[in-house]
Formats: sequence, C-alpha cells, structure tokens
Amino acid sequence: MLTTKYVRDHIAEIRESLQRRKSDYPIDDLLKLDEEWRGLQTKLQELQARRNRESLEISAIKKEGGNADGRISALAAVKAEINKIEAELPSYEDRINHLMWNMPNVLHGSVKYGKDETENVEIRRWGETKAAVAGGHTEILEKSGLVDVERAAKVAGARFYYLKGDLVLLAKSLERYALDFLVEKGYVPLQTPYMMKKEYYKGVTGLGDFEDALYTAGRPMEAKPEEMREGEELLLIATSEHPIAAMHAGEVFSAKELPLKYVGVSPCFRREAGSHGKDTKGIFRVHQFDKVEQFVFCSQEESSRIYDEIVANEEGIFQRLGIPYHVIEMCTGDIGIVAAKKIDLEGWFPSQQRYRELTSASNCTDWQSVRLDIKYDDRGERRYVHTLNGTAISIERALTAIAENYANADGTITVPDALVQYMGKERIGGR
RNA sequence: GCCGGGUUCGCCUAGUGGUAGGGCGGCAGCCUGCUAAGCUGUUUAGUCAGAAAUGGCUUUCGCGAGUUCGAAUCUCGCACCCGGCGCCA
Repeated sequence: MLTTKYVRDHIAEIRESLQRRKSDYPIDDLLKLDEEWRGLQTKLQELQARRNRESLEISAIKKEGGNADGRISALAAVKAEINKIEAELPSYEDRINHLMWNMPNVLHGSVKYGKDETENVEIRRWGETKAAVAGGHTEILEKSGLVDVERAAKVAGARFYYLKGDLVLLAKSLERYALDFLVEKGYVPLQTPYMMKKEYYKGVTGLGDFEDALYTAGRPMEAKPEEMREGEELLLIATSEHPIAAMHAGEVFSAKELPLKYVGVSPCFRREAGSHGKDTKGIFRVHQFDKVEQFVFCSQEESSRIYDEIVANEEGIFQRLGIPYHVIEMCTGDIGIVAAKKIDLEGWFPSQQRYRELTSASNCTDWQSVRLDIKYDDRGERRYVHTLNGTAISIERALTAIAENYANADGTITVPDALVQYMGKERIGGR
C-alpha cells in the first residue's frame, strides 16, 4: 500500500496547498481511513504475535514428545480473528490508495490561484513576432504536399496524418537536433517502451488522465475485459516521461548517482477526449506525435535549480530555431494534480496572431516518487527523490511553428539555420 | 508457441514443515603504526511507544491463492530471467 506516513508528516503543507487550490479533495476522509487502517493493523499484529509465540510453544512440546492437541485447538479462535481482520484490510487499502493516487501535489509557493488557463501568468517574451505570410500551417503544408490529413482520416480517423517528403526529413532533423543539444549537456539518451502496465501508470499521472488521455493496448486476444486483472492491460504511453519515471520504481539511488538526467525519445499517443472541435485542422493537435523529452531524478535540494535548467534548455532550443515565444506560468486551475510548479513555452503563430503551446516543464517534486517508491540515500537517511520533466521538442507541434514562421511568399519553407546541417538543404516545399 | 532449468538481504550462497543462516561488498564504531589487517555492530518494509536516542511487535525467501497450530519448504495459478527448438523486423 502507498505510504500514508508521508501524508501525516506533511499534513500542514498539504492542507495549506489544498486551500490555495480551493480544492475539494477529501483530506479528512483519508486521515480517518488511515487511522482506522492503522488501528486494525495494530490489532492484527498483536494477534500475530500471540500466534507466533504459541506456535513456538507447541513446537517445543512436540519436540519433547508431548501432546499439544489442547493448545492447537485453543489457537483456532485466534486464527479466526486474524482471518477476519485480514479480510477487512484490502477494502481500507483500496480506498486509501485511490485517495493517495488522486491527491494533488503540494504547490510551490509561487503558484498563483486562477480558475483556468485564461489566468496563467506571462513571465517573459523572446523574439520578434511577425505577420502571416502564406496562411496557416495546414494550408502551407498541404499545398506543398508535405502532409496528407485526408487520407489519414480515411485510414485511421480524425487527428491522424501522413508526413511526406522533406517534412519527414525535417522531423527527423528536429529530433536529432534536440538530442544533440541535450546530450552535449550530459543528458543520457533513452528510447523507451511505448506501452506500459497500468499499475505503474497510476504512479506517474492522475487517474483523470486514464479516461481522457490514454489508449488501451495489448489486451490479450483471449481475455475478455471483465476477466482482466488489475494492472494486466497495457496502456499506450502519452509521453516518454511516463516510462522514464517508472523505470526506477522501487529503487534507492546513492547520492552520487544524482542528478540523473535523461533525454527520452518516443511517439506519444493521446485520445484527446474533451477537446472536441479544438484545433481540428492540420497536425497541431493529433492522436499520435513524436517527442524528445527531458527527465531528471534529483535530490530534494536540487530540484528548483534543475527546474530552471530544464526551462533554460527549452528556451535555448527554440532560440536557436528562431521561433519567437513567451513563457507562461500555470495557475492553480491549469496545473493539474501532479506538478508543484509548471511552465509552458508558447511559440508565435503568425496566422493566428497569438502564442500557442510548444513545450511544458514541470517540477513534480516527490509526487511521482512517493507513488513509485523511488528514494535516495542521503547520508544514511532514505528520502524520496524529486522528479522533473520538460519537453525538449514536440516534433509535429514544432513543425507547425516552423512552417508558419519560416513560410515564404512562394509557398516554400526556409529551413532554420540550426537544422541545415541535418537537412542538407536550406529550403523545402513549394510547387 | 513448445521443452528444460531458475528466482532467498546490494552480490554469492545454505536451508524438504518448527526462531531465515553463512560469505563478500557497503556503512558505523573500536583497536592497532606501515600502505592494510583484525574485532564488534549494522545492511526489507510497516506499525506502536517516546521530544529524541532507542525499544517492542509485525512483515520480508519473484507475485497471488490454498493446506496447516505453524510454510522459503507442501498444493494450485501467474509473472519474469537463462538455455534449446520453432517463428520472425
């Protein structure tokens, strides 16, 4: 069962944070269940101690050739009581786990209250925004034959796409560019599994995401859904953040192994339930995309500094690509339950004359590590690591930003300087 | 997919129904003058008491269920690893 000691140790901060979120999370229910569970646990342990003690006495009697039948039948009542308590415990544990998995993280002190994404706070801007040259990314890319959304809809449905020709090469160039950028800074490249067990998924994201974001995959052909055991089905990953976080579940790092920095690369699969009608054209919001992701395990003292580093990497990557952007800090209404602090970097889209999300960085502090049991040895004391994640490049999303910001009047797209060495040419598209 | 062999503390290993033991490594302490050795302790997690140092109890032999007063050990199911066969990008 997930450790509730953590909640008791941090109860003041948890309450304060829930108030700032104006959350209706039932923290008192959790504390009450926990207290009842511990009471049962104590009773059970006393009975087990008695059983163990008397079993040893029976052993001693039998070794001396005596008759222990009376003692054995006297223990039957104890055994019945043990069985009764053991039968009650799972229902408490299920409810406690469910509440733990849904408990919002303790917010960083700087996070402001806000009802939804309209109340996020802009903290800085970079680059010069410009007017649209040749329409939106959908128009630019389709005219040049670089994407085929219609046939993808025929074959796979809405929100899928074929990339074609030089756009495929540009996508791979972006991927390699982002990998090289981070490898140079000491990040270890990691290509992850694309499916993951539910039991690990619960530790990396809120249960709400299971409904809205995740596809189920890998159900055994012969198994009917109602026969599936908990955690048996595989889920398609929504980001490589998730398998990277789960990778070290149950482990204890030594202090000198930290910080451990990965740069993950994987496709991402998202149901996008609840976003009907939003961004339905082109490849801006799709069910499947590729992403290069930063992920760091570190000590509790380091996580603020590393959060800044991850954000700086994101800005460096887009500055070298020459995409104008601004940085916004999530308010309580848009931050979700996992992160303690979260920023998005939004790039300028000339055709829409506004900034749209390109990357997202979160300091999850110990939310994931508590649920995945990932610790480190801090001079003999075992403490939960902090985990952080941040997009390096979300490939298809970045392609839309490049298409719009580098579009020329003749329908071609200039290849950003940083990618020319990978592309081997300076311009793509056109007729 | 089939056949065989495995899974005991960080690593190696003993243990065929009666208190999970040994070795190595790590950590802490002690002792000792010679590049290191020796000795002692400690090395799963939870819970209770305590301000704390600590102490009690439970738990832990891949996971789950069962038999039993008592399971690493017996029974059933499952997972994973290694070897072989088959298939295969």
